[in-house]
Amino acid sequence: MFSIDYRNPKPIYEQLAEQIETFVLKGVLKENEQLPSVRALAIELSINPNTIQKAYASLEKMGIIYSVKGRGSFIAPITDKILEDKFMDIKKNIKNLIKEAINLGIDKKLIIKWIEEEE
Amino acid sequence: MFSIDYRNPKPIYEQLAEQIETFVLKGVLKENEQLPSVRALAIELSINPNTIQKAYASLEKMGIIYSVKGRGSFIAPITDKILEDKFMDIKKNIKNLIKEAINLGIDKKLIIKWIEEEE
DNA sequence: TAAGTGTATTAGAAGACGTAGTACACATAG
DNA sequence: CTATGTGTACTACGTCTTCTAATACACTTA
Repeated sequence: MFSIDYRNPKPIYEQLAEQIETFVLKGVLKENEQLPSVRALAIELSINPNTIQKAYASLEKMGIIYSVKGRGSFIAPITDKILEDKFMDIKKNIKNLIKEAINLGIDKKLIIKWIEEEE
Repeated sequence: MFSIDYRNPKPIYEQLAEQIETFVLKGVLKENEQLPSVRALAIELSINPNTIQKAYASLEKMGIIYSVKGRGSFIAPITDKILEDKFMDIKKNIKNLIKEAINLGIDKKLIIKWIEEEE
């Protein structure tokens, strides 16, 4: 289900959190579905339980999952706030890159072509 | 000329290198123009000379500047390779973000609108 | 009661970042 | 030639982040 790329300079806990977030936003992981336990996932991925815990903690802070002592960690319902936050984040990043591209003299038409190529 | 933002989590040497790169690509700094010496810029920005050296070294590796022992560091001519590298880099980043946006269900038309808003 | 959960804490290794100091090779102005 | 100003290299240190390791505790459930 999850995978870690050790050549990726991103911290392991961030890679994991991003994967889970993506699965949730795509609907692969559904509301109230149970995640692997900290210890089980640590064994499966051959990494330290604390690293899993760190990923889960950051997801919980973002409202993507919720954890219950003694029971486990579960997918939280996707709220409008989560979607809105994500939307604004992507918008900001795209706009910054477009600014940079325009500074470099790249034609807007070309950027639009890149968009139309996708999917 | 150059400025460092200590609230920015990016390393100082990266901030400096990016600023110089931007100035070169924009034509603010021109071919063969001399950069401040490692020591002078260190004093001006109140940071360690080694940090300036690290920024200059990375720029030299990218072909943005060239350094001559005993003389100083200078802006290199902008080669097609530099522009091509930069172009491919931005293209890759934009395409990745667009993929993410589409995954999130953002309409392509909206992204195109963001482009047309710029400048 | 036992096993499986999340959570907290402390400790350490490793690497990145930045500072500090020193040294050396080279170019140029005097 | 000398002095000064260059780039460059090196070691050492402190701090921070990441990750591992080990342990402990509270809670839930079979």
